[in-house]
Amino acid sequence: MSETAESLNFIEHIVEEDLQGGYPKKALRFRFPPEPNGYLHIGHASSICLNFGLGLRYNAPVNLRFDDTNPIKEEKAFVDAIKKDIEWLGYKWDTERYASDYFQQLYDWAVEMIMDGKAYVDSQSSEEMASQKGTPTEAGVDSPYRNRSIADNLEIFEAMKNGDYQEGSHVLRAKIDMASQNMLMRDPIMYRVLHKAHHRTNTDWCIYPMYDWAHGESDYIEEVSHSLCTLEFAMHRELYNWFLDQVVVSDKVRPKQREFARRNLSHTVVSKRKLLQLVEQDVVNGWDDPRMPTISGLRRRGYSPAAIRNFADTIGIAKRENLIDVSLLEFHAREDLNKIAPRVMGVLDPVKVIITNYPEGKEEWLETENNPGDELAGNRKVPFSKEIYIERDDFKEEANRKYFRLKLGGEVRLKSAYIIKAESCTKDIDGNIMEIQCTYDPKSKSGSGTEESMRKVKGTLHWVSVAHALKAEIRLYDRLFTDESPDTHKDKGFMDFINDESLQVITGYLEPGLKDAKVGEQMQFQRLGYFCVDPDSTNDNLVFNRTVGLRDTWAKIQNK
RNA sequence: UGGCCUAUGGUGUAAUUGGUAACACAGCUGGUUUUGGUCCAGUCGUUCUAGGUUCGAGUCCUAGUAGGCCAACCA
Repeated sequence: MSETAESLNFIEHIVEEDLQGGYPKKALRFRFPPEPNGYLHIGHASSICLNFGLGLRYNAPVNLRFDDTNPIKEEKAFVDAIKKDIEWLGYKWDTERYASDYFQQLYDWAVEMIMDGKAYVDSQSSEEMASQKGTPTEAGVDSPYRNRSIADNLEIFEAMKNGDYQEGSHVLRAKIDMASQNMLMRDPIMYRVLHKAHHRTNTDWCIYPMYDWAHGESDYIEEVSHSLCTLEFAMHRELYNWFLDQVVVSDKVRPKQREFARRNLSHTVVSKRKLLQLVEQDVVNGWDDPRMPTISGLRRRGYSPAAIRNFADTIGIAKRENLIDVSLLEFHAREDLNKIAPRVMGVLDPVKVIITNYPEGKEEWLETENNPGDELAGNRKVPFSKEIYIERDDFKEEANRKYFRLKLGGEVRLKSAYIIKAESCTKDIDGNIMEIQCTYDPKSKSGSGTEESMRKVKGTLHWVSVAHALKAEIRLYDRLFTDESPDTHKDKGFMDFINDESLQVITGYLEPGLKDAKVGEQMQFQRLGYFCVDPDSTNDNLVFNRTVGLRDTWAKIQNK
């Protein structure tokens, strides 16, 4: 059937092998299991695309399950933000689940385990338990409570649940093997006492299950066939399977955990804990700051869902260490925006041009295309007059042939307008150019069909009529960190590499049609880059974010 | 020093499971262009090391080397 030799990642190979081994396709089910204690970031996007992509490929359901077993850090607000991000990325979950939905079932199973002699209440301090844990090369020793009677265990565990004990006084532990090579198998904690309201169960519970106990059993309850997580959980697999062994019945799907490498993005950090630190220490203005590698940050920055999905697809899924250059993400932003973003003109670093032979007070509305690569995008009109702004970079008094922008005595085309020639310029006492005097060729009007309008001129500049220009706040972003891998240094922390110049706010002069641009609207400022309207934007103060600059070959030439 | 995982161009990921090492990005050279954008064409460069099995090894075997992970009442 699949004639196209499409390449599969190793997770897809595992699923294919299971299918070939007789695993019923109908039984396939996946899940995306975020903890609602922060915002989703670009690393999660990879996991989302993997799990939901698998769902799409095999026409299998994908659950959204909030792993909400720790009320200390989790909040409803994060649940809402996570749902919004997944929907925005374009995915639909089958059912919305919460690990907290299973607290009763988990509790009942735990009671059964106690009765089977597979779990016990330990009443030591965490320090004591840690000291008994041993090291990777030395076995641990048994807790003095390890052989507490079943009756006592049952009684104390129930009292723990009922809130009769203080936090830290008791825990429920699985009775496995204190000498295991795998530290996680040395009688792991299943429950701790926590007198804290939960965002869903409120104060119903005074004990909360630990990740290892809750996660696999939740997969089992939901009949998830393939439970995919990141590499740091590889050692947890043995425990995952052990816990499943305690509860599985033969006729139900037994989930299978497999691990893949988290994706690292250059010049940023991809860790909720570290991103939280940036937010709390006001390095950025919140989780959705356009410099953040969060889904919400990228959205506000102007990235499209397709760009992020294509990026995730391109970087793939594997098991080795990786550091993906952020320029690849930027490539995908440009690739998608190039197709969908209408072109407009805006000058961000203006210098005034006076067209000396253009009639005083005259104004023309010139026709220009919205997207040269898309005929369906249509045209619009932009006003032209005697005084215009061009980019300061686009003029030099003298320059060599490689510089095909405006220079004294030279000609350029003003995009969709006329060919002009620089005659002279005036400067302030410091030598800064204040104004450029040009003449224009009245017969060279773009689209007029005249011989003069067809003339080949090497350079074409964007411009804005001074009288009609719309002032706007422009936010230019740069990488948040100066180091490509800020959190992998032995001697320094990631906070030592913060880029102080990651945000630059300037005033730009835009074509007047942009007055009605809506929040979130994306566009290309011709010759400059892709921009979008920030949520901070108001009628009185338009605010634009630069998503990403255009590829800049000229900058490369200059650097040589 | 115990266990687990990984090693393919500058980066990321593939390789019909033992049969021509490919794709994308980046780089470089041209062409087109009223965006130094887009688009088009061409080009550069790779299987950690050493042995072994085989007609044939990125893939299998042996021994190394390097990197990551593992001892929270976090997930």
